[in-house]
Amino acid sequence: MPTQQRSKATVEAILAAAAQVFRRHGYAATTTDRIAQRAGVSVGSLYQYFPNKDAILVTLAERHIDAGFALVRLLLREALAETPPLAAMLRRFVLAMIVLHEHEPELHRVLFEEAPLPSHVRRRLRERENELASEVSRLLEAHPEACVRSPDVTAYVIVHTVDSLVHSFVLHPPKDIDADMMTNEAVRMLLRHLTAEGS
Amino acid sequence: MPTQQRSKATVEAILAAAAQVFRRHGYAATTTDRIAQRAGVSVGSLYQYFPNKDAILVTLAERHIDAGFALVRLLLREALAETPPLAAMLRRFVLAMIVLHEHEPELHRVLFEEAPLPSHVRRRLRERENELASEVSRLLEAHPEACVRSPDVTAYVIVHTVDSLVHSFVLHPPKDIDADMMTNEAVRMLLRHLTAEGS
DNA sequence: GACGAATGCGAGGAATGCCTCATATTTGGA
DNA sequence: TCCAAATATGAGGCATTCCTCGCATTCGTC
Repeated sequence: MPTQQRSKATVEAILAAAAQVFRRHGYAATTTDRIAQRAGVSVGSLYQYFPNKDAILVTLAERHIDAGFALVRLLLREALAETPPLAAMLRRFVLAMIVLHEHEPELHRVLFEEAPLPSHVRRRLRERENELASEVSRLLEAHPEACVRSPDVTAYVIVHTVDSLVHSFVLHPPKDIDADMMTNEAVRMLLRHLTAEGS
Repeated sequence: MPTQQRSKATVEAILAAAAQVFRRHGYAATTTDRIAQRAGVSVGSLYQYFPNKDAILVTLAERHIDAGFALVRLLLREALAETPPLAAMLRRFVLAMIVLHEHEPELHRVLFEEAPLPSHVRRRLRERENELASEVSRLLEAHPEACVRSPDVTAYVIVHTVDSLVHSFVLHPPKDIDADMMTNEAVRMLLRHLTAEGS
């Protein structure tokens, strides 16, 4: 619907403002009027481009999801081409996930922990995770060091372990444990699991 | 405030109804009127015992948290007394977490993924997790088979790995992977990590 | 510069849901 | 039995927020 340059700018302004307001005030306290005000446009304009408040949330979430997974997938593709040592690969994967979560963590928290994302968005998120798991699975089958019985299950466990570990760690950082320690520990654990004899 | 038997029953009825309504309709679509109706009491009675809608949510969440962690802690105490083989212990731990999450999963999802739990409740949840991690840490130090460099970090990783893995698995079960496969995989991974030489 | 299409405006209608309060009923003890 | 305290009731006030709609402004084009 937005064809002129001006209207695209409006849409972007609305999304940027929405990101700020959601981040600062949480889901419930975010009103369309506030978003419009912060964006420097009127509510009318907002409703020209988004049918309702949740549509803005959904757009933000989908962008976040897609950008994030695109990044990680890119990284995996590189890994598949280069075939670096398994340890290095795992470390890169964990670090990528950390970068992903450290980008706008508070917005991330509101989007994925607090807001009532409609089920199709949650489904999309899970689909992306599963795609990622598939790629990891292929990577495991191809890698000479890796030695796994059922790559699918192993890949699922790896992806979800890293994802949720990093998620917890970045969004609710425990004192006494820094990112390096956590990364090392996780990498060591995964490495041992992937290279153990007899599986 | 509730002193007579009758009022205690009212409070319980409200909580039970709230659990049902939150589970069925999600956080946003849950109204105090609906809760009262379902509980078979009037809104006025509801507001006699809870200052607002979120207070009901908080009570439910705290009960859920406390009951859950009490169960797992009990299990850990047993383990500490008996000192069973590490593999058996890990398996029991994972299974306990699954049981925990399989009890009212949809309510669990609404409470912890969708509802805007006030920060003190989230903090309490993290505190409980950390307490759990401490106990696991002590358990690791005491267990003859376990061989870990920094029990605190390892315990943190174990607790969060299992918790979030099970959380994802139970709340969003992937097809192609059943609970047994997941459990086995997780237990194997943790076991290798804990018993590997040189750490 | 003039005209139609695209975009922007913002006061206010409409709906919703939280919560109060004046009143009614029940309970337990004296 | 009777009374004061405890408990229960539910219509409706109040505040909030979502969203519409009629009109103003700007843009691109001829």
